[in-house]
Amino acid sequence: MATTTAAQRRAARKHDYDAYLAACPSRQLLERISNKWVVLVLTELGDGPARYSEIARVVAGVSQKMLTQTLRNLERDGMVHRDIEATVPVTVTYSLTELGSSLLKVMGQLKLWAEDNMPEVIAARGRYDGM
Amino acid sequence: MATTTAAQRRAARKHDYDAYLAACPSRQLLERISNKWVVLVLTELGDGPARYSEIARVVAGVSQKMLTQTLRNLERDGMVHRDIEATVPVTVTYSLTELGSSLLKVMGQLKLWAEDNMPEVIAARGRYDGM
DNA sequence: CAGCATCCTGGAAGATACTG
DNA sequence: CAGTATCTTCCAGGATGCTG
Repeated sequence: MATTTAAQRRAARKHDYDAYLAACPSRQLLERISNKWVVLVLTELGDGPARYSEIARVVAGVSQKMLTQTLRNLERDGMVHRDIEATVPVTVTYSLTELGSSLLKVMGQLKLWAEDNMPEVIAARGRYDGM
Repeated sequence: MATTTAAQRRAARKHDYDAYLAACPSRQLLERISNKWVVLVLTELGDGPARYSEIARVVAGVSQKMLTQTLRNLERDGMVHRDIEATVPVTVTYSLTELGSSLLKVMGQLKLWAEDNMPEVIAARGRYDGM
């Protein structure tokens, strides 16, 4: 039997979306989620619901603007739930939705991968730069 | 027994790196790899070795500059191997290294996740915007 | 506390032209 | 073919100040 090409395999997929295509919505979604703040915020929320200030503390170096923007986008895209308690001052708690949890399964691995493979990457850089 | 906090769990990990910290090298690595071009190039190379122009064709919309830059960074970080054949004109073939393959296991899922969950995200946006 | 509004800058990224 | 070099634009993202 003939070897299938990558293009054929893609065409055979059940998806209607293909992130290889610049105009495909999934390409924009990929752009959205392949972002360090998304990885870090999602990972933090994976440890359980957290308040705005807690997230800001754990995800060191994030500005309010970026944190709010990331949170809003994640909420809009259905990955994060925002719960507002009408205390004084207000208490806002963020948590993962089902969709967010499924994304975290992938994203969380990305953070772990970076941490686990740092030594190998450093070694590779040494080799590359020393040539 | 007491509930462990997220901070305690992190401290108990065997890693020397923690991407939550802004200054940690793994944070920079995370920034590097959480990038749409990295996802797309790595995924394409997952289908087997490919030449520069093949990658450029499959990954629609990437400029030479971005493609070269992405490829160089991936090579330097030990995820991609660059093979130059001294034909005229030269033939350059890129392929995944072991490290690159292990990263692809995570990254590839990211592209698939975006394609698979696009309908859900669109629905969530409709809900959010209609409020 | 959990934001929003505004201003501003560095660097990511596109366009274009050239080459071994 | 597989880049490099240069110019330019654009906006992500930081800083700052204010508020329900």
